[in-house]
Amino acid sequence: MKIIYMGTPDFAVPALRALNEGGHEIVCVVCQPDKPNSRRGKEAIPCEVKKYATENGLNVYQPERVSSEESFKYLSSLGADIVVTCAFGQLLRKNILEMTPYGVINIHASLLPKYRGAAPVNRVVMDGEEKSGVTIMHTDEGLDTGDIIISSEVTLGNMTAGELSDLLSEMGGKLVLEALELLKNGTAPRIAQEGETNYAEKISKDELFIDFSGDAASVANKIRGLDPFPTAYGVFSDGRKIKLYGAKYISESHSEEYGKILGVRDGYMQIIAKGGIVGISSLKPEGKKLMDVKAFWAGVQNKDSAAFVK
RNA sequence: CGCGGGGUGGAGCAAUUGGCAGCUCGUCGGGCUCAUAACCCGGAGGUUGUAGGUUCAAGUCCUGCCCCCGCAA
Repeated sequence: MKIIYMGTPDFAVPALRALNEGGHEIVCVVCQPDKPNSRRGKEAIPCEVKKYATENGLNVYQPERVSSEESFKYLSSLGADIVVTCAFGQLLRKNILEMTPYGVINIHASLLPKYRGAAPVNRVVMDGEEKSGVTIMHTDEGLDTGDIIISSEVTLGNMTAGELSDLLSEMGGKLVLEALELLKNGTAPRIAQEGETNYAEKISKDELFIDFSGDAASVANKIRGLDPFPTAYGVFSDGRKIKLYGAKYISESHSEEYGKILGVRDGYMQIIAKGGIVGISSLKPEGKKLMDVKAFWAGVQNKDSAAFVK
């Protein structure tokens, strides 16, 4: 099929690759405009989808607003059969939704109707869900409310949001090919969303701080759900903010104060929390690079009083 | 020209008013024989990011450059 692909971050790359290598014609790749310079002296960095598209000689288009008159005019002139979106970052209006014969389908990183919205991957892990998945669906004017074509499930285990994201994006690539096949044959199911729904809201900054007086298992889930982005952080005894990665819950009783760091064992830094211990595998102090906890611990001067505080 | 932190043996950190570059870990050699977030002894390993400047003396003070990271967008 002739496809217009809309997506921006790394999550959207595997699906684009799958389509490109899967015998489809990508007539245009639409992604968000390059972000302005991140830091002083640094140039704007193109998004991952743009990088892939450029490397593979695909036509890239980066409108401020896809649904604008101008964008619509251009995109509708391409004669595409269908629009495929994946983590694109802009809402589509009716003009785009009805632009092509097959309409718009979306790759969503959850088992709809649960976890609609912006941050399904993070939220699923933060909530300690046992399973999640990918859904291929028709896009309508609601927020992730369109009819479902197919979906695929995965069990989470102890995955971080980043690991789950990688897995789901690969699954999404395979699944979208299947969905297109079904659509082409006219045998695609069209299942209305029903059952329990909830929204995976965008993560706010206030949520990133970790308070170790909270429940240990929940704290570990939260850290993993924010890893590697936007990243949970704790405040160390000397006042430095420290980003935390790779958490796991360790069921072990203790009598020390919440936040107290016991040391490093089996590659995990052991931090006391309510009802157990939170293990951290790596971290990044302010102004420093990512390091494993063993390295960090080696540099801590006063190990006896090392702790995370409020 | 948005704001800020940082480059010191392989890793992570120290070093007071400029004055013999030290600590934890790792590593190597030896000991102990199961203390298991493992014990003891000994050793190797540094032109302190880079180019200049000030000084009797610079990791430390001044200037240029390179690289890394955080915040804000």
